[in-house]
Amino acid sequence: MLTIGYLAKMTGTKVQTIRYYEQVGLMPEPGRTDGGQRRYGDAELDRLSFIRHARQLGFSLDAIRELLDLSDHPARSCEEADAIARRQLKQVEQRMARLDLLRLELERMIEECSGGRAADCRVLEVLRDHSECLTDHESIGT
Amino acid sequence: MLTIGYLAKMTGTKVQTIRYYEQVGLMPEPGRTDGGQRRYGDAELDRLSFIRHARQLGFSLDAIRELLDLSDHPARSCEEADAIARRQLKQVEQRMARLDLLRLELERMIEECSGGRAADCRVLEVLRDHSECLTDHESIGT
DNA sequence: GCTTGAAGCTACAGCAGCTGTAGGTCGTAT
DNA sequence: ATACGACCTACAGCTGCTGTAGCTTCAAGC
Repeated sequence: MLTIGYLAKMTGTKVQTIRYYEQVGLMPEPGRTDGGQRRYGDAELDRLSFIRHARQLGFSLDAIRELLDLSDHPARSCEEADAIARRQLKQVEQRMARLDLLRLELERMIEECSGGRAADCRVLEVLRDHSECLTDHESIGT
Repeated sequence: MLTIGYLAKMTGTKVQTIRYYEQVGLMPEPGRTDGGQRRYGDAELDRLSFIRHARQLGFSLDAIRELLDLSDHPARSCEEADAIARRQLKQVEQRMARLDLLRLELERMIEECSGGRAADCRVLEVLRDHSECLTDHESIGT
């Protein structure tokens, strides 16, 4: 029987985060000792590892919920998992494309910085004058 | 005299967001009509454009506060603005490097997907088995 | 059996950076 | 005078945790 602290240590998760996952339904309600402390089995450790790995790959908790659901029903088609992963990949690619634009503009800004007074600073000037910029009106996706 | 709605439209910002910026001290408290509605001048429109552009470049509100402060004091050195921009650039580069790792792993996962039953799904399997993965234990920086 | 200290418990507030809602008021065109 | 869109305040909610306060439980050592 594993304590919450052991699961935390094994997966690099904070204890509170595990309780949070339970609260939002990603982790099951585990058994308890007479004193009310959570005790887990190996299945829960695996499940938590799965969740953490997926989080590291940038999957949202909702996406992970779907993936866990698929994982719990091995007879079902793999297509859905594939679709979720492809969606995630597309998002990653979009973020990278946006970041690349930002990188270019930041580099341009910095390169042109005269190092003089703020009045002549290209960094500030570029920010002030939107017209010479590459980016559109969308907010940056994190 | 410009209404809050006009500023919103001109800068692609939600009205509530402008009020939020005022609340957190990025935008000044503007004058009001007798009825209590906000009225702005051109300076505020410029300031808001500056903020939005910086947000699009991924600057945090705190960084923008610093940049605005520099912009308000044109006689000061440009070095600080340059440092802030360089910091931002470094963050962007780090995010891109991480995203690139994620992209590779996602591509690998998807490529190996058999298209069969979930039981054989590589996507799920890779998530289950952390040992074959490229990423470390840090959480993905957004 | 008793003590101690680490680890666990609940409940709740807070982070960034907004966004949405409810329930009301203002401004202006007709 | 009225209608209606734009505005107002106040507050809750989003994602995904993280931190705190104040308490209880567990396990090891004596």
